[in-house]
Amino acid sequence: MPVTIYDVAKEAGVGVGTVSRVLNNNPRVSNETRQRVSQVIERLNFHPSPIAQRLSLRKTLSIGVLAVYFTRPSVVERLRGIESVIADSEYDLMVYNVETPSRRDECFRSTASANRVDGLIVISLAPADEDVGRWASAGVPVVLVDTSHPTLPCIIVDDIGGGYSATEHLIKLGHTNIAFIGDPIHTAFNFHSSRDRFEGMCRALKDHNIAFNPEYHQSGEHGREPARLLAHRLLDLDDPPTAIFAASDTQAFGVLQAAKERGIQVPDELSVIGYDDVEMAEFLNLTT
Amino acid sequence: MPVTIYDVAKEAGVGVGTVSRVLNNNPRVSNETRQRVSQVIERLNFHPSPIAQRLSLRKTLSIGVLAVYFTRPSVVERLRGIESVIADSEYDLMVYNVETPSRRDECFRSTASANRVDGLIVISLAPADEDVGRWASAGVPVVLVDTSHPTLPCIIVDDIGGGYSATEHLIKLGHTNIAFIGDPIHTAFNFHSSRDRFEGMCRALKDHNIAFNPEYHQSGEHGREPARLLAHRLLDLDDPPTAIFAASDTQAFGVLQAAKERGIQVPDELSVIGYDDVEMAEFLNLTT
DNA sequence: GCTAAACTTGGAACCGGTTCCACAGACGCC
DNA sequence: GGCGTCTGTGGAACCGGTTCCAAGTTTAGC
Repeated sequence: MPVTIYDVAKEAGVGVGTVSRVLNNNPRVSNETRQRVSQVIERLNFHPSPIAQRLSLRKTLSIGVLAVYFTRPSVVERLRGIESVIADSEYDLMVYNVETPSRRDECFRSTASANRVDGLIVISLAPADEDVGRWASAGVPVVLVDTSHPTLPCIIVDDIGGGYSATEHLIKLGHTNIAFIGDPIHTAFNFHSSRDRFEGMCRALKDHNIAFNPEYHQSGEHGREPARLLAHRLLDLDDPPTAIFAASDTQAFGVLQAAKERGIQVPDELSVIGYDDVEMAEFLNLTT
Repeated sequence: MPVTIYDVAKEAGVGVGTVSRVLNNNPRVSNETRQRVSQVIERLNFHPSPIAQRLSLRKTLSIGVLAVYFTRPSVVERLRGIESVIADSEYDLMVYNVETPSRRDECFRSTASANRVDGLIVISLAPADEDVGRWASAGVPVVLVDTSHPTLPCIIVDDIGGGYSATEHLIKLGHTNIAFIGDPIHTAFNFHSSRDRFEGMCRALKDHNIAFNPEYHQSGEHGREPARLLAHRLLDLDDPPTAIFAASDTQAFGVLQAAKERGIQVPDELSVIGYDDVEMAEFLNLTT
């Protein structure tokens, strides 16, 4: 049987309130009593039950993180940041990975009941007004990362600006035939980063009076292999692009692979630029 | 104020026991009552407090995962496997990342108190007898992955066999000057995978009557960059190896980088073999 | 020496569920 | 009609902490 606060109280000859005060460093305990109780705690190897504390304090002492595809490099890095902060606190980290819309809905719903998590971080998933309303009425504070909502605090990446910079870089290199490879316009989770990066690209082209050839816009499922096939499609065109902007490094790797398969030298014969700066990008000398 | 089971009981004109039985699909409730209670639950949007349930059931309904360097590709994949199983259950997943020995000790200790987690999965970290004893006396079931202990169930990789196979592959290609790049013998967490893979290599060499040149054993901090430097050191030898076995794909990438920097063609002039089969290995045509 | 204030302490109530026990009423059987 | 059994239900006790209130003790002030 595990040791409870009552066992400690009886053993030390004090009340449970006193033991609790010792545990919480409440100053309203005499030094003598504190010491005696501390010794008993030590001797019995007593550890207060986190669950009982949580019920009593009406806090869960845990933070939930809701991530999509948490194996993707960019998400892993974010998890690492979150974990490192939580590790230094008294909170626990609960991770929910989402790979399907139904799982997302389930997670959105289950985190919106009181006493589930004290706070929630949502990565890359766009919540609906309905979800936000549920969190609000359950009193769960939510922070969005990489996605936004008018009533919630959020940390977002300036994808339009990034797409603009990437494109401008290619333009400065002298390119005018610039193609784009990104995610599908409509993804299961309404990701908009790819779309926004493309939007930034269009603005840069427009600002430099470069017409965009609609054939140069290719989109497909996220991943290296789909991007490889799309790159081949681009390079098969009568008037192939001289530069390709990929909406993610993973996709840029697919482009590099296609170029290699065709014996096209990068960057001499084809410029490739990615997005995200994942760890492998440096290794592959990928501009990103 | 959140809705409790008492609110539901009062509103439905029944006792709390009955509401609890409805919630848990206990058959000892008449259909009529069940329906009435269900309607009230629906109308008040009642969700039972997980914390109160946990205290009452004396279960935490959560599984802890203790991982080292959880950003490493091999660990990420394991987390994904664990998460996918837990997602289909009523359990929550709590993640603890370890990057320092003190954090490890803290995690070992804190998970060993009752009512913290119902079960624990430890990845790559070797627990001491003392830790195992604490878990046992707290009644916490533990499963080890990629590490072992005589009294605990564990899932381990046959690193010696893998090292043997890798080396045999190189031998069959005709190599006799085979070098090894791995982690330091003594790491902060006593990782033995690198050491065991080397052990497998030695056995393979011995079985094929190939003498091992001690200069061909290089070890350093885990990572691409340290491995790159070690590879240069090997290639600077008077009698450089014709094949290099890296204890991980990450380190193999460093070898590939060094070869590229020297204009050495892989695999024509130098054979490189990695370990782990991380996603990028296929992309880089790395044998692994 | 008396009173008020400050300091300690014990313990009941509470957090919100689950479960066991007691009991009422329906039912079956002879 | 009497008795045993079964079904459905209410509610107290319990899980293991925290906190508030009351009360006892000490200290300070005059």
